[in-house]
Amino acid sequence: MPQRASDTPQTVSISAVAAHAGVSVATVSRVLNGQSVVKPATRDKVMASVNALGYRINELARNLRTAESRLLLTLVPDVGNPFYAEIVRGIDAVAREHNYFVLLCDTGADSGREQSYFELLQRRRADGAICLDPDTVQHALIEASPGLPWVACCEFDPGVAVPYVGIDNRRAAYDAVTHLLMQGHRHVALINSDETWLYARQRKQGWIDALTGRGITPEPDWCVNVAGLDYDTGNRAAQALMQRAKPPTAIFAVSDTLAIGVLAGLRTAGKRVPHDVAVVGFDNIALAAQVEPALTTIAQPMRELGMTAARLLLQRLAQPEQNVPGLLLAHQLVVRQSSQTT
Amino acid sequence: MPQRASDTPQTVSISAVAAHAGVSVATVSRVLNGQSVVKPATRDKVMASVNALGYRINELARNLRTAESRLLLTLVPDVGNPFYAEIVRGIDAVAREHNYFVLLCDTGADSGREQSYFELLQRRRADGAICLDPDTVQHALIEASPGLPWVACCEFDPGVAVPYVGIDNRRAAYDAVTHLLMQGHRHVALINSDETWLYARQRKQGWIDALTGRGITPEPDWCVNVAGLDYDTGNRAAQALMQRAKPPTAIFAVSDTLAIGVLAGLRTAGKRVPHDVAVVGFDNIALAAQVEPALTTIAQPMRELGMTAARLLLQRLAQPEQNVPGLLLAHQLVVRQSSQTT
DNA sequence: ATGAAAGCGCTAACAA
DNA sequence: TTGTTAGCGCTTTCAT
Repeated sequence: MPQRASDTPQTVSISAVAAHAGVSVATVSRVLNGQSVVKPATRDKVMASVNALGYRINELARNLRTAESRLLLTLVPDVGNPFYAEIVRGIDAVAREHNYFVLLCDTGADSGREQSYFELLQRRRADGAICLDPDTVQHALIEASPGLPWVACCEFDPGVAVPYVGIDNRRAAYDAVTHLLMQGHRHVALINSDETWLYARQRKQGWIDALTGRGITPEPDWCVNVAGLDYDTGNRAAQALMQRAKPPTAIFAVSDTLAIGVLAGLRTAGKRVPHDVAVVGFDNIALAAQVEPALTTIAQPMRELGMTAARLLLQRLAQPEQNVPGLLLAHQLVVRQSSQTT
Repeated sequence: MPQRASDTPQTVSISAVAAHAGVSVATVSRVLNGQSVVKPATRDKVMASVNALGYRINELARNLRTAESRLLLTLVPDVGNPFYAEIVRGIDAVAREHNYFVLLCDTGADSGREQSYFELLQRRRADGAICLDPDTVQHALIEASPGLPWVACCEFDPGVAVPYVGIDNRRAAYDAVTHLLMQGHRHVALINSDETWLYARQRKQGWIDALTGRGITPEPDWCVNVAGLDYDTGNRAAQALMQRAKPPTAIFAVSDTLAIGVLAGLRTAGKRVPHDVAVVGFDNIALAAQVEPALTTIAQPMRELGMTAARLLLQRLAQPEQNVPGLLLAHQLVVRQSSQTT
């Protein structure tokens, strides 16, 4: 005969409350779930027993019965990056509003880890997922397990049948580089991330379009691809760039964290910003306004991106059949000192 | 008669696998849980059926049966702060190693929210919790619901029977301020957070001890208390400090994020660091080495703090009766340009 | 307005 | 080595 699986001091169950209140478990359940059919007097009696016994609902049992975990999986390449951190907060805000909790998973943009976290969906530990990983990884997900309830945020392939929210990356990069060109720069370097990311390919295209649109042909070595987005990576990339025979007079980095590292790297290389080299970043994290010189950047509506992604997912969970559209939010160029030659 | 609670396309259950393989559910369960009693041939047969049917275990059911959620609650005042972000990563690493997931909750250091998240423990949605919130909040927790399985990280009251890990804050602050005094400073201001935090009170004590130890009596207005830890708060506090009749020649801020804001604020006030004002922070977040000038700070072993907290919690879950000790990890002064007068 | 009872899908004691 | 079976604690249908 089975016994208690846990050796926790005995926990009060719904039937204990029912016995104490002299009603059935069904009635207790109704009170607990706020069903209006219960007679006020009965409700009071039940609540009195709940308090007397210190009863707490066991959500493990409820979850099994209702077949939902009320957990939303969020797959993030790097939670330490302030950009992603802010998006996660947006997701969290909406999730909480709807009585969901967020299970945050740091994938390191690794396809294997991503895949293993996705298992959580199939094992019913999470009801749905929001994926911020490279579109290449997303493709693998769809191949391996189609039909799972998830949405894409920031990174997505419009050609794939997964709801998404993001910005127009090509256009945003175009705006950033054009701003630099209007300051008189002709040699604008691009510090880009790994091009397994769709956003990297799109921003590169924007950079190319802006340059060629002004009659400048970008040399292949004007573009540097780096492996991560941390400060130090940007720092080293900038120093390497400055040691070339023909160093650029302006640098566009595809992330503020990189750009802030670039500022440090230029300092080490003895370059003054913006006098010797202008710098533009991407994202507009809180720190961008605090560094010296303050960083010109493309503002992404991070919180909104997260909130929208969460809403799309909840919508998908509520109406699995209904087609959910892709959404693009507006970006904005924020000009600060790091790019002002005048 | 009850029906399926969810309208999900029918999901394959363990009994379907059992039927398909021609064995009992118990045998399937044994295979799934890697029990060695099963005959290899049987195991293969079962696995073949698992694959054929695309079966995935339903962890909702397992959780109910085994009476555990395998979720660890982590209560953080501000996930956006890089200091906490790094600790959370440490927690996450250990949790994953032991097949737990982390449920991250941003409390904003608010007692009410903290309390409501704590409910998750009583409702069995989480097996244990790690709390990084003010010791004042922790006290409230103990009053309201004693006996719950949790541990304290960074912030704790040694007098309370909850396992904890942290550093010697008084000593660390003492070291930081002493370093400043050895550079010849006599008027060292303290930018402190709200003193509902034990660490704030302890660091203040370290600041006082260092000053008085060198024959300096700190004036009350040398200490400024601020409400948050974000960059902008530090920025404004520094500017306010500089507008006084007798501005300090050195500033000790109890967090790197504040200190980085201070650097920006001093710049705005036309002060050069470290020439006019020296600055020391606390935590040694990644950014501290990248700002201009690079920030002198107290390094906390953030990742270790998180990992240790997680281990303490797991230990407590494994052996609820056993007394778990409080632990202090070592800090370290990291001297960079922001405090080097020479 | 309330109760009786059937499971949700799994684990584990016990029997064979 | 394997099968039978009793629950884990809850929600919900159906009957009253």
